[in-house]
Amino acid sequence: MPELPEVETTRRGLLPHLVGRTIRDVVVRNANLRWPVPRDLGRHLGGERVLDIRRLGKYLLLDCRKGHLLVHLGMSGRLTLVPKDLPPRKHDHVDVRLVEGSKTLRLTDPRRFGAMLWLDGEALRRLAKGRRVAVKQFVMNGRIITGVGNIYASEALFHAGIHPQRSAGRISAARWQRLAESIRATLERALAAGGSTLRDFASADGHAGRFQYEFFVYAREGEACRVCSGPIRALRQGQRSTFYCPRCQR
DNA sequence: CCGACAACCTGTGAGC
DNA sequence: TGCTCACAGGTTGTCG
Repeated sequence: MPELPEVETTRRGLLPHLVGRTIRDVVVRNANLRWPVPRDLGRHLGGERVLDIRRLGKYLLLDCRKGHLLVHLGMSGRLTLVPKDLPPRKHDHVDVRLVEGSKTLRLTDPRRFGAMLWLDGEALRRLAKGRRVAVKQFVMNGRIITGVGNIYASEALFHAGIHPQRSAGRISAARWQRLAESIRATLERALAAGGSTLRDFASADGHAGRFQYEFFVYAREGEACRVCSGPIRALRQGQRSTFYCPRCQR
C-alpha cells in the first residue's frame, strides 16, 4: 500500500541498516517491472557504498558515489531486509546483496507496477540525446535533475570540463558520467561548507555559508582560473549568468 | 490547460 | 468447490 507514509516508513526503516554499507552484487530474478530492471545493475552497484537514502515524492533514491538507485514501490511493492540465505518466493524479483552482514535488501512486488532503475551519467545521456538545448540549461531543468541551480550548474560544469553552451545532445557518454559525478560532488562539498552566501543567504542559526570561498568560476569574471590561470569569462543563458573557463571547458 | 481512459500485472473477495 | 468479475495502493501517455 505504498503511498507517501508507507514509502517514508520504508526509508526510515532502511536508513540505519544501509547507510555506510557496501553493495556486493545484485540478483535480478524478474526484470519485468514497470520498466525493465537493467540487467547490468550489479555492474553499476557492485562495490558502491550507500551514502544516503532519500525520498522524492513516492520515489526512493539510494545515493551512491557514481549514481543513484531509484526504487518505486508501485501498487504492491515492498522493500525489506531479509536474512541473506532466505529462499526467494514467487514475487521476490530483485535482491541487493551487501558485502558484510547477514541481510539482503529484497524487492517484492506481486503486481510488478514498481520500478528499480540506475540513474547515472548514462541515464542523463539518454535523456539528452538529440536535444540542442545548452547543457547548463539542461542540468538546471527541474524535470531532468532536481535541485541544481545557477551557482552549482556553473561549478559542476567547470569540474567536469564541459563548456556551458555545448548542446546537451553532443556530449559523450564518458563526459556525462563525469558531469553526473561532478554535480553530486559539488553539491556535497557545498553542503559541507554550509552553502554559499552571496548577499542574503543565512542558515537557520543565522550564519553565512562558506562555499563562496571555494568557487572556481562563479562570480569570478576576469579573475584567474584556479587551474590554468587564464581569465574566467561570463555570459548569459536564459536570463541567468553563467561563469566558465574557456580553456578548461570545451 | 483539463479530465477520462487505457496500459502495465497479480491477488483477493464477492457473487453465483 | 469452482468459475467469473470487479477492484485494489501508482505512473505515464494519449485522446478529446
